[in-house]
Amino acid sequence: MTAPRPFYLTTPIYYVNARPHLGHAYTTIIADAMCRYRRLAGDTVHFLTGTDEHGDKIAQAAAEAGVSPQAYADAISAVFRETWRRLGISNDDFIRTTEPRHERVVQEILRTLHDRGEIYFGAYGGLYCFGCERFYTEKEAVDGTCPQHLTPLQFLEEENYFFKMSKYQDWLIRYIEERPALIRPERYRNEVLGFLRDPLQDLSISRPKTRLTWGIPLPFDDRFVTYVWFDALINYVSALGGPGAAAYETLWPHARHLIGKDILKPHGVYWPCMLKAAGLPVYAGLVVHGYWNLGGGKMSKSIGNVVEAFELVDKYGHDAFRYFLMREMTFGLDANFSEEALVGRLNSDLANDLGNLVSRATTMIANFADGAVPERGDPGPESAVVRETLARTRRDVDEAMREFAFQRALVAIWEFIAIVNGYVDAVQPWALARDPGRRARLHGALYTLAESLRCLAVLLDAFLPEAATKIRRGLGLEPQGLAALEWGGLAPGTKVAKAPALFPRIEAGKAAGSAPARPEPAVGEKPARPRVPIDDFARIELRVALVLAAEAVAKSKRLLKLSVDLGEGAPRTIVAGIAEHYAPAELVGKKVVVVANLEPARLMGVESDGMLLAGSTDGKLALLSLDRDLPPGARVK
RNA sequence: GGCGGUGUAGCUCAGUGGCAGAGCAGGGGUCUCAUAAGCCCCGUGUCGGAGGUUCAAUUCCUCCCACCGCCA
Repeated sequence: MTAPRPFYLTTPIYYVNARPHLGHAYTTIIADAMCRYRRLAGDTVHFLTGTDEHGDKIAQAAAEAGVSPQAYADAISAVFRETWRRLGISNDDFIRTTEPRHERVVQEILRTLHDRGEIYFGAYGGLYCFGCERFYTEKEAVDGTCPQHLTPLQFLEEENYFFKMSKYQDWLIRYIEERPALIRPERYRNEVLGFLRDPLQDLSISRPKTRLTWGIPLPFDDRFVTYVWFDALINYVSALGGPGAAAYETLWPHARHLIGKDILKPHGVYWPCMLKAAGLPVYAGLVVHGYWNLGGGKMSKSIGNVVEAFELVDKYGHDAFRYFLMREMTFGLDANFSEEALVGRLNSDLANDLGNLVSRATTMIANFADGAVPERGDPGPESAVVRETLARTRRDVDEAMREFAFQRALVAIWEFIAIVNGYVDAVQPWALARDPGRRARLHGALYTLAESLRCLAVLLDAFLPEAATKIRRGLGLEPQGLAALEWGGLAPGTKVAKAPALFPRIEAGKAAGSAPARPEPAVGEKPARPRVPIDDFARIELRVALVLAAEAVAKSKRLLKLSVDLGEGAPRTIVAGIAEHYAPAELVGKKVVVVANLEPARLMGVESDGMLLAGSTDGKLALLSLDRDLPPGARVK
């Protein structure tokens, strides 16, 4: 047992000029998974995200919307906060750059740098575009016009404050070279070192208020406001209360920043220089991820499909979305996002492998062990590989998570799932159940399955929190940490609830937002009655039901209210329009066929949970029944 | 233009100086506990192209092509 280690993880603060999209969601979700994992490991975790709210673009957008910049920032920031709440993100703090606690620390650090002589006042001249509100170099300018607006650029000379970043170039190169793990994955470390092969320029850190008012005033010259990075980057420190604060002292030495590769330079170059100049320690780690490509094109805020991609969260569920993002991207590299790929992962990994395992395991415990975890019994020689794989998976997941390799962690967990599925087939509990002489073997098999589910719930908790919770609840357990991944922790006798489908399969045709085009019948051709794929039929759950009681529904000529047994423990109420054909008394004791997964409906004030199947032709009606006996609940297909 | 990355089975991608891999899709078989799910079996692909180093290169080097990124 090691003492709890502090773990401080940040996402970038998101600029409030756009609503949350896939890129924001990805960074935040993997940060969440990492923080949940570290908490399960017993670390003291602090997870920070927030919003970046100053700058021209915000002021402009607010003006267009006819509101104050603060009101505008309040609104969009609230959308981010609400989005993360909805996604179940477990952040401990949410910082906004317009908060006094942030502005105070920014000004403190600026004053420190100014006092130390790290900041000077200088003039900068160049070609300026008023549309972009930025300077262009001569090479960027196309015949003296702005490449964006195609309007003439004007020569503008402006006085500003500059941070003496150039003097830290050699120090930073050495600092990074001496710390191979500081910036990861390695490709991004190399890229930063690449930036540093060219001479580093000093950094402009202010804008005159004549041009930009929506920012934090410089503490030593209130004609200016702080510009971009000096405002934004400091959030990582200001959220801890700044140098000297208790949270800062304990957490800052363990800070890790998770970012997308688009903001590598500010985080890999500016920020360490700023910290060094201010006399503060550099962060412990910079962890960089790649982009999601959508439909071949690069994802960007200006393309609508990033929003659409994000909306699949609601369509397929939080866990499926999280799983896809973490499983599909090799950390650090770019990856492709498509609904088709998401559905593929959902069906094959989540529904077939995981969901089905939970389903078959809980069903067998319900059917063969009266719904309780049996004695440990004799798990058989086949169980050795299950226990061995669990130990290996635990190690592999831990190793992968140290490197933010979410994909590898999930692959390892799914290896365990596959082994447990294989165990079921190897020991065949249904066969053991038929042989009273092999009860110890049956109990051992079912115990092994229940215990595997318990361990899966622990392993999955950081990645698929909702599914893990469902599995855990099915076993009546409280959350457990990684330390609980020791075989045999589940107590015999624990009640096991038969779990509803964790991840229902998404059937073809239903998946895409655009339904597959149905061939139009040729002119003159009689339109054929559409054929139904077998998958569609499989979605309809038909079951044998035993009618326990029947009575007429008051004030209705046609309706009967039936109480039927579907083998579910509690009887169901089904209302059927058969009163003109059957007397209540003749139905009781009959076995009929019902649609068991129909959406409930209210008929004449009575809630009906299912539908009776009957055939009819003008005036005649006949209920479907069985020509041999089957127990209530038996599936009909 | 400079720097860097990528190019491996139908698809998505791992990987290594020594007979080329996984998942998915596809084909076949099998079980029936389960979400038409599980399990088993089936992969000769010029490892982008051309040269070179080496006993041996998909893996190292050079050049070229394609795509992508960063910088300018």
